[in-house]
Amino acid sequence: MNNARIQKLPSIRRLPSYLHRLNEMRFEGCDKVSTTLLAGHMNIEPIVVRKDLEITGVTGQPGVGYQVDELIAAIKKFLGWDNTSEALLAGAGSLGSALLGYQGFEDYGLKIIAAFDTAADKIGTRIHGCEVFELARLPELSRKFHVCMGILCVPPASAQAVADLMIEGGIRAIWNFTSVSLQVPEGIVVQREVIASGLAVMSIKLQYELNGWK
Amino acid sequence: MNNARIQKLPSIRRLPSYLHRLNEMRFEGCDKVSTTLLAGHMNIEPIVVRKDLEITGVTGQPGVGYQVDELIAAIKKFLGWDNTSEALLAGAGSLGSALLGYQGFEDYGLKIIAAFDTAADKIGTRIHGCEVFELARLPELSRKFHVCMGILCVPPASAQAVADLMIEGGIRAIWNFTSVSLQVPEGIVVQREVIASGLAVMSIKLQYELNGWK
DNA sequence: CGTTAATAGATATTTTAATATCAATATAAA
DNA sequence: TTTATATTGATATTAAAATATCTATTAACG
Repeated sequence: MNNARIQKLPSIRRLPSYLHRLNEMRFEGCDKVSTTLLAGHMNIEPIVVRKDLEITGVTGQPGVGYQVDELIAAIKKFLGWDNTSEALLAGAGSLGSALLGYQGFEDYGLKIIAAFDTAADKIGTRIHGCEVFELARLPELSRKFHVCMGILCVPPASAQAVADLMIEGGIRAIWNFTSVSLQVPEGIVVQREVIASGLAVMSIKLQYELNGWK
Repeated sequence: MNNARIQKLPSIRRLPSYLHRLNEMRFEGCDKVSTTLLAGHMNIEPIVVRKDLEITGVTGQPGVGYQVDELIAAIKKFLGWDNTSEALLAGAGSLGSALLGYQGFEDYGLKIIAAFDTAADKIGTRIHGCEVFELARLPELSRKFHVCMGILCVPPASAQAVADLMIEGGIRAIWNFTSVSLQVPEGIVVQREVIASGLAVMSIKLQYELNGWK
C-alpha cells in the first residue's frame, strides 16, 4: 500500500492525555512537572513519558523537570493544535450530536463550524450551538470556508457517498466514526475510530482477571 | 502498577474489524475467505491479518482460506463475546445516550441492561429502550443482576465517585469514557477511551500530507 | 494430466517500541 | 559544606510487532 509509514504512533496517541493533565496542572498553578508525576497519573512508567515527550523536541532541566507552559506549547505545536482548525460534521444523529456537544475539542484546537444531515426536521436547527445544513450543501460550504477536516457520523449505508461529498468539498482528512472502511484517493487521510477495539482489549483483560491466562 | 503485561494488543484491537466484515460476508452468502481479501478491505497487509488470526487458534486450509463461520466463532470465543455479557451505563448525557443507541454492541455480545443518572427528569424514563435509574441505586442493582461491566460517561467531577459506586456494586471492568484517570484497587480492569488520541494521529497524518515530513 | 496461481503455516528477519543503565545536574536535607 | 535523592538526556538493551521467505496444499485452467 500505501501511506508513508508514520512512526511512534503509540507515543502520538498518548500525547493528548499528557496535554489534558498539563492543562489541569497549569490551572492548579503548577509551573514545573516531572515525567514521574505525569507517569503516576497515567499508570505508566516515567521512561515511557520521557521518550514520548522527546518526539515533540521539548527539553527539560536535569534534576528539575519540564516547564508546564513549555511542554503544553511543544505538544500543541507538534500536533498542529496551536492554531484552531475548522471541521465539518456530517450526520447529526445521536453520536454526531454528542460530538457537537463535546467541550474538549476546544483544547485540541478543533472547531466544528457546521453540521449536515438529510432529515428535514433537523435542517435549520442548531445542535449545541452548531447550525445544521442540508447534506447536499456540504461541498459548497466546505469550499467556501476552506475546511480541511470532516467528521463522519452517518449510517453505514451512506458513509461512502458522504465521504465522497467531503472530498468533493476539498476536505483532506476524514475522521470516520462509521463501521465502513472508506475508499479514498491518494492524499486523503482517513482516521477510523473503531469503538469496539477498546471493548476487545477490555474483554481480554477481564478474562485474565477472572480466569488467569488460559 | 501493574497490570500483568497483555501481549499482542495491536492484534486484539484489529479483531473487531475483521469480525464486523466477516459478519457482513456471511450475510452476503460467502462461506470462505482469505487473508488477502480481509486485508484489502482494511488497507493492511495480508501477513498482518494471518498473524492476527493466529492468536485466536483458528486454522485455515492452505490454498483455500478460512471458513467464514469458523473464523467468526473463533474470534468471538477468543474475545469472550460468544456469550452475551451484561453491562450498566452511568451518565445518560449526550455521549451516554449515543452509546445506549448504538446497535453494534449486540454483535459484540454486550447488552446494556440499565442506565443511571442523577437528573430527576431522566430517572424513570427510557432512552433507546433502556430504563434510567437513580444513580444511588447502582450498587444495589449491579449486585442483584451480577453485572461485571460498567460504562462510565459522567462528567469529570463525579467520575471517580461513580467508579467507586461501580466497584462497590461488584463491577470488575470499567469502560471509561471520561477524561479522568481513575484510581482503582488491584484486580479491577479499566479501559479508558481517549477520543483525542485518534484526532492526534489524524493531525500528524494530515501535516504529513500537507507539508511532508518536517 | 500438468501447469500456474493463490493460499495457509512455519520460521526467520527486520523494524519499532519499551525498558534499562549511567552520567551530569539540580534540589533539599543533614 | 556534604550527602542523599530526584531529575533529564544519552546510550544500550530487551521485548514485541511487523514483515519476509519458504514449503506444502489446493483450485482452476488449458
